Amino acid sequence: MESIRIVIADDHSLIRQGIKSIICQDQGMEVVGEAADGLELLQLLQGREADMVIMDITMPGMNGIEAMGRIRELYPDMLLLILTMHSNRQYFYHSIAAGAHGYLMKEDSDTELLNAIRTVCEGKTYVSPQLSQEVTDEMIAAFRDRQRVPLVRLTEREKQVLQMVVKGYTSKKMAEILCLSPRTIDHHRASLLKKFGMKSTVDLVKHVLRNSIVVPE
Amino acid sequence: MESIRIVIADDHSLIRQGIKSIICQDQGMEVVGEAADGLELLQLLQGREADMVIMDITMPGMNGIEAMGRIRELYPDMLLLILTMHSNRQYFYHSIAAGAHGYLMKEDSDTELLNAIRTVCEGKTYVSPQLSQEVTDEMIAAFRDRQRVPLVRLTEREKQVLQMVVKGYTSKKMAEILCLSPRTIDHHRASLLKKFGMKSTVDLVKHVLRNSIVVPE
DNA sequence: AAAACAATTGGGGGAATTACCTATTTTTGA
DNA sequence: TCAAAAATAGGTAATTCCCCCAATTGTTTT
Repeated sequence: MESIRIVIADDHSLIRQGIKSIICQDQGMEVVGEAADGLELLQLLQGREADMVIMDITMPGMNGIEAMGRIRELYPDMLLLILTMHSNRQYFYHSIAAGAHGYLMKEDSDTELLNAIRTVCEGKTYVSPQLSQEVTDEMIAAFRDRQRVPLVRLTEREKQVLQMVVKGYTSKKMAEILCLSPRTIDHHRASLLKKFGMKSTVDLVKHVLRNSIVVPE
Repeated sequence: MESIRIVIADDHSLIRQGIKSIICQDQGMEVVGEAADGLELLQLLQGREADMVIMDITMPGMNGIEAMGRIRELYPDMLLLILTMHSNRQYFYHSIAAGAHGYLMKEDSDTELLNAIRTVCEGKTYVSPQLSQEVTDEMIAAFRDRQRVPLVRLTEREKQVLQMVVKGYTSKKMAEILCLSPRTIDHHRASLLKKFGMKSTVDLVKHVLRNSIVVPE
């Protein structure tokens, strides 16, 4: 059982020291390098063999998100753990999209850091409980918002047409399917726009999809 | 400062006893009634004054989700805390949709119960950390699935135009904003349709939204 | 029974989008 | 440095979308 070789990237040397001292307490892991920004980190990785990078998002020069992208290309097996003070969910989403395996907050406890490292090493994803809570809260808020959308009463034809509009059909195609004049379809489409208070088909489709008024497929 | 009056609904008397004993340890809250199913709970609420209901989802007769719906109608200010052994996310989503203010797991610690009660009383939403983690993991999985969508490389202009197409702008409006000829906008729109293999704007918008290629708003 | 209303069916016209061309200038990558 | 790609823009035709309006049918209200 070899120990986990970790590289730390953070523009504050104090933070790097802190992380190092916590990691050193555990026999199963060691710090094999330090960098102050993304570019330095990439240079460091060329020389050293490492299993995991613990990095901040906001760094001068090349930021963490960009550096992660490069690392994913050059070393696909590298484990990436974000350790940041940003509870901003956008940062989190971007990190996940960029391929992060874990997202930890600097406010989290020391044991959480060791937890996160071990979890990520097992191939699982680690998310700071704090942020996890926020993501859930955001989901709940979106869920409740949906319940509040004013109810619009649609006729049978309008429902049929709306379904097909969302599928991307043209009025002509719908007219063929329903054996009607394209003009009739146009009328129903106009009604739909008016009833939902939308000014274009794009807005209509976005609205009904976001509010689950029609189910895609 | 009056104490929080709580009614417990669970079909297992043992669970009810457990909840009661935990709540009794806190001076700020008291149990003012117990019920073994949804119907019993509704009858109970007619007589007693209460601030909060702590209830399970699966109960004989009327289940928790249904009971919650009725309670929301009859007593809109009643606080609803779900305490269940189900980590199933569907139960969670249904509970939130039915108007639950908190969702706690029976596996959570005693102090979590007291935490949850206090959090809900403050008007906030409480979600069991365990479940919160699951919801986040599910979101990450969905996020990563989306990343698997074949990568389409867009130019800067195309990104700008796509952003505005999703906003529902017409080519003319986009041309004004970007100080370009509408023809140029049309060209970029055609490129976008071709690159993504879509045949209409509606399909394009659906595709990029579903796959988070652009972020709405 | 007459009036009012909603749903469905259409037409005409103008604006917007798409398709299929061409062409110049600038930027970028190998 | 040389070729490819991107950004710019024009032309034309076909299609599609969005707005005005009107006729028909059935239901509900007065």
